[in-house]
Amino acid sequence: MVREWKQVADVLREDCDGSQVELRGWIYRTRGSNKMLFIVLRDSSGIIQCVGSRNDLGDGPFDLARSLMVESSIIVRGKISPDSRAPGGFELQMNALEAVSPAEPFPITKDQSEEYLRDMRHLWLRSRKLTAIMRVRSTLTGAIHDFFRGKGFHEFTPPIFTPNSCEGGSTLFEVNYYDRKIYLTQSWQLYAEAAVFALEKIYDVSPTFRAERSKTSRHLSEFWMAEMESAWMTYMDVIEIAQEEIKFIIGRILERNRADLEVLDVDREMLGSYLQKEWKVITYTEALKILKERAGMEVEWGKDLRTIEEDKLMEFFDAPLTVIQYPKETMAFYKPMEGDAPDAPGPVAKCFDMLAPSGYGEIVGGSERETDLDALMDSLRKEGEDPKDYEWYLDLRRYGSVPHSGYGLGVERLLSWICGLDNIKDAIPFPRTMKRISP
RNA sequence: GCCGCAGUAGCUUAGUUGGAUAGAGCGUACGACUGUUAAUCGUAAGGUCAUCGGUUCGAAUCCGCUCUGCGGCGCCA
Repeated sequence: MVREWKQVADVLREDCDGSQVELRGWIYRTRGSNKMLFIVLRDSSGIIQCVGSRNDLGDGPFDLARSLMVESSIIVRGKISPDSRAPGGFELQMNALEAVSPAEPFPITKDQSEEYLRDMRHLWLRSRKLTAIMRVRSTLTGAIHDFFRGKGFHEFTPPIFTPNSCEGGSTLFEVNYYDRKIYLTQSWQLYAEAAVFALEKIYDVSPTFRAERSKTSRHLSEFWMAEMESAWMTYMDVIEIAQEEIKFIIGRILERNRADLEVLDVDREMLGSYLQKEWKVITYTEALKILKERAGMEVEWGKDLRTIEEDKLMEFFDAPLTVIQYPKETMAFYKPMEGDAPDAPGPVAKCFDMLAPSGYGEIVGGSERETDLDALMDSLRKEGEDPKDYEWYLDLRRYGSVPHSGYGLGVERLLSWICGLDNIKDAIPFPRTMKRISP
C-alpha cells in the first residue's frame, strides 16, 4: 500500500485538525540550537516551517537533522498547528524525520549574481521565483490552447527543419542535414498558410529560432511563439482575436496563480485593470504624429519605429497598443498593400504590431497575407529572393486562394510583461542566447 | 555589425598618486545556545587577484592581446 503524504499548499489550505501528516520535500532553510531545530521545507507547492526538539525527535534523528544541508531531500511527519511565530502562520511539529538523500553544500547561497544564477540554472530552477514563473508559464500556454480550441481552432504543428527562410535569411540557424544546408524554423507562417485552406482556423505553440545578434534583455535565440492563422479573416479581425486572447490569458493567470503572482510581487489589481481598459488601435502615421506633437520626436515617414520611439509612444498609453499600417516598403514580402489609408503619405501594409506597456516591447506581430500571385512574386524579387524557391508557397495562390490573416505572439515577451520580469531569460527554463547555451 | 561595462576565496565583494603577510560578509568545518525568521556568538580552513605579454626597483592597481560573461543600439517576438 502506498503511504499517503500531503503537499505543503494543501495543509496550509485545510483547516488543521491536529492529525498526523506526512510531508515530502527539500530543505529550504535550517536554523536552530542544540535543543531546538527549525527546518523550512519546500515542495513544488510552497514552503512551511517544521520544528523539532531534541526531546521529540530523539538524539539520533535530531543530530542527523542538524547535519542536513540545504536542498537535502527529506520526509517528515508530525502535527500541523497554527503558530504566530512561523512564517505563513502554520508550522509542523515534527516527531519523525527521514533523510532521503543528504545534499552536498548547495552552491547557491544568500549572495548571487545574475550571471552565476544562470550558470546554476539547473539548480536555480528550484527557487521560489523560478518555480512561480514556470507555473505561470504553464498556465499561460495552457490558456492559449483552451482559448483557441474554445473558438473552434485546430492545433496545427509546423516542421522545425525548413528549407527556406521566411522573413529574411540573415537570422536563420543553419543545420547540416545529411550534408545539405537547411535551417531551423523562424516562423510557422508559410506552412500555416498551406493548412488554412484545409482547416480554415488553426493555431500552434511551438519553438522558434532566430540568429539575431541581439544582446538585450528582450531577446532569445530560441523562444516560443503562439501563432494563429485563419481563412476569411482580415488583419483587423485578427487584431480583435489577439486582444481577446491576451485578456483570456491574463484572466486565467489571475484566477489560477494568485500565490505565484504574490511571490513575483506582481500587482494583481494593476494586472486585472488591463481587462477593463480600452486597448487602442492607431495607425503608424498617427503614431508618428503623437511622437512629434507630444514628445517632440521627429521620425521620418517610412522608417520603422525603433525601441526608443516605441517606449516613448507607450508612455501615452496604459494598455497594450496596436499600431497598424506600417510602410509597405519595410515589410516582409507576404504583407499586402492597404488601399484604404487616407492619412498615409505613402503605401502601407495590412499589418500590425501590438506593443506591451512599460517597455516590454512588441508582443504580437501579424498581418493579412498577400493573395495575388503577381504581387507576391514582385515582392519576392524585390527582397532578392528567387520565386522558384517558393514554388509550393506560390501554388497556394494558384488553387483557390482566399483572404487570410494571422499573427505570432511571443510567449516569453508576454510572460515577462505579465510577471514584471526584468529579463526575458527568466521567462524560459533554459535560455539560449548568442553567448549562452548551457546548462 | 556598432558602442559600453565587468572578471579578486565556493558565492557577494573591499582594495588609487603603483609599495611589504590582499581585507570582509555569506557558505563550509568545529564549538556554544530550547522559538529561530536567509538566527546569534567564538574558532578555523579556504586566494597562481581570468589568461598571456609589456612598463617598473616593485603591478590586483598602469598599458596591450586573448578568453569569458553582461548590457545598450540596430533587427525582431
